[in-house]
Amino acid sequence: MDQTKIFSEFLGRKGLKTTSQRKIILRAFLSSQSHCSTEDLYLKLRKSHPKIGYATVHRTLKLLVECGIAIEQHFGDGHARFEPFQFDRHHDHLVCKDCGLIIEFEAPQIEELQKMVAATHEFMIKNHRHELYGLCSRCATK
Amino acid sequence: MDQTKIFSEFLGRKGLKTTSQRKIILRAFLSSQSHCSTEDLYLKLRKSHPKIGYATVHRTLKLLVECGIAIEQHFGDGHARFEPFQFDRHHDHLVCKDCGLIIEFEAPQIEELQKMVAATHEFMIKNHRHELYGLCSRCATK
DNA sequence: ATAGATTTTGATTACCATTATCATTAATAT
DNA sequence: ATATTAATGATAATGGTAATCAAAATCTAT
Ligand SMILES: [Mn+2]
Ligand SMILES: [Mn+2]
Ligand SMILES: [Zn+2]
Ligand SMILES: [Zn+2]
Repeated sequence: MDQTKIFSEFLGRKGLKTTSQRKIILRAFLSSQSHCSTEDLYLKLRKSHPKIGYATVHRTLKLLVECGIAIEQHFGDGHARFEPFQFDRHHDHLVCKDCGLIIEFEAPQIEELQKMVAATHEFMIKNHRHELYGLCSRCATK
Repeated sequence: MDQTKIFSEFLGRKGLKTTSQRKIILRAFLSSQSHCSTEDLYLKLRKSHPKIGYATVHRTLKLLVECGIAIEQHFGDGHARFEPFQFDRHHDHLVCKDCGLIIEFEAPQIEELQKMVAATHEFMIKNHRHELYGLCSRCATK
């Protein structure tokens, strides 16, 4: 099932309305590069849909998170960032403190060890954050 | 070398002054329970030293981070939290979303795998965050 | 010890991302 | 088509953090 349908069904279930803005924002989010902030998306949309307000972009991104289409990330710069959620994959991030480059990595062994840590503490994990901050290869050598 | 000395030498090196407030705040920080927010420490200090202002507590905690006595953590509730830095140990955190309990864990194997991930991407790690969010055993069973 | 230079303090304000407000507009059900 | 309910977008409120600034404290050089 595609995300447009997931979103409209989610809205229907909650008694919310499928508006043109919501459809436009979803489309823009999915076609934007990942890890975009609310402002990134707002500015991008502004070119083609200058009537859409910042608040609507913000609220719609929150809805996308709520229905599982997007996930929210925080990389320490004070701006929430959003990326499409992939239910069949999971990745964490390397964040360059110099140029802001974000590299994604998958480390199944770490995920397994995480589960063991939680089990040791009888802790039920709902989600996690694992971010490595430092310098990307380009910034480290210049 | 004890932390009082580390702090005063740091202040001296930077041309900053060793004030009574800074000494008091350092002592209170070290004797407070870990993961305290600026407000936690401010309210605690208020009882014994009601003249010390919030801004001074905030600025001093930043200085403690700068000189390596404290590290700053963010567990998603919008309040920066501080804990003593232990140069010979490192731990990450389990955070209960229900009661706020913070459990510390050490996982050397994860740390090693982290280094391998970074090496794969020619990335130079400066620091990292690894937090598992969910329910502690008490909250999971009630 | 004293005076002058520099920094700190503490009250207050500014900042800024996020969230709430509310009158107007739009979507849905009948 | 109309009534009902929610959404929109401009704007204001919120709240943790950080900046401002006059008064006070510290430090240095005598
Ligand atoms: Mn990502
Ligand atoms: Mn800790
Ligand atoms: Zn870089
Ligand atoms: Zn709990």
